[in-house]
Amino acid sequence: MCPMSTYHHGDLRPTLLRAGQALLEKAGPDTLSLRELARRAGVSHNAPYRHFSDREALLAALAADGFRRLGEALATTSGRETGLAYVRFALEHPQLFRLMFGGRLRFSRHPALSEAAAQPYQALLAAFRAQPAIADPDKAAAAAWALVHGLAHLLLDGHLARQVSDPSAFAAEVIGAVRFASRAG
Amino acid sequence: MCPMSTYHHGDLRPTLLRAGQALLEKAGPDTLSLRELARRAGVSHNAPYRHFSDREALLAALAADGFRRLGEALATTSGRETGLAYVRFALEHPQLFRLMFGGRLRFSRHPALSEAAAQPYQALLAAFRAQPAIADPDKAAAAAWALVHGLAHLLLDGHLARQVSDPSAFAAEVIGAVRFASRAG
DNA sequence: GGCCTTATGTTGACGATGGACACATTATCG
DNA sequence: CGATAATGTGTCCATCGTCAACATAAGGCC
Repeated sequence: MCPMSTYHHGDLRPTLLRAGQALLEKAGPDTLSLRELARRAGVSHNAPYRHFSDREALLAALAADGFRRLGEALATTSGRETGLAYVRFALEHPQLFRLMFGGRLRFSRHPALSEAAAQPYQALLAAFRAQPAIADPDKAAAAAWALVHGLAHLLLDGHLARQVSDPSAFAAEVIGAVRFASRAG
Repeated sequence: MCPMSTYHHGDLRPTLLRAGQALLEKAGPDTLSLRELARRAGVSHNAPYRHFSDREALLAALAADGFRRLGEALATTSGRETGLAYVRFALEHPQLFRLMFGGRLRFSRHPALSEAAAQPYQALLAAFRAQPAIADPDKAAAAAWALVHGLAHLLLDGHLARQVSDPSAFAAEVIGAVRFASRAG
């Protein structure tokens, strides 16, 4: 006889992550609820706990995937374009960016997340160290990251909104307004 | 007869804000609960609603006060010191900073908050416009803000932690590594 | 094929929270 | 002194995260 073919979903973990990704951008990281996710996956409200020990674990998995995608988005770029791509990523996935960088997750509890988060910066560091003209590549890399990271946050939160009609173009100009201390002084 | 002298607290709103300020730094903006606040103020769990329409309204008031205090902290500084003071403020009040800039509040719903938030940037803009050597002061001001803002976020979230023992000193170096495009080119 | 172990879902419960509503108490001001 | 508004209280509800006990399915071993 036809077994209760839906008792075991069979593909729940990826389904939850996909649904989470979708719901995240609609609801934001704070109002994203495990139960709503379970509902959307057509499964009982406790099923997700078989795959994620915690609500935070689910969010951490979503964030880790976000860092992976961010890494991909940056990988095809170089120079100032990388900075622009960073800001664009944030503008295109605002809630995901907030999840990744909004201070909600305790990275120390999620090693996989920490590793995923560290990767993009390592690439950035390598790129700056390859430029012999820059005086202190490590500091410059940190400054570059901070610049685009802050820009992303400020644009997302609307703090620069008054003067900005095209955020992407604005970001390009702001990034262009910055120099890094060179060896020559 | 001795009246139930505590029926009307008499000073509830400021008390709630003070308690909120204290609890915020302990619990973070997400786990701060209205009920816990009411408990600490020795009042029923519904009393706060007479003074704040919403949980978000209470948070907005706390954030607005944060912006005011940030403005004060920056007012006594100038030049690169302002940037350093910005980062220091974030490091000293991490949860408050996250509340102010973590994307949890919908500024459009809280005009007083929006106004308070805009003030520090106006001061920064004015300072940059007063420097005739800088090519595009508005872009430079945005870049300066983005730089210290991103730096604050990254330091708070531990993304730069591997290389940083003294965050404040590190911030000073990073800020020092940046130049702004000048009129001369 | 039949059985046992383990992975996966389900049901039901608990405590906490934000919030709505009706009601009680106190201040204020005519 | 008495009406009216401001401020607190009590009760109630929906939602949520999480725990514990139970049900079902899948896969390996005989």
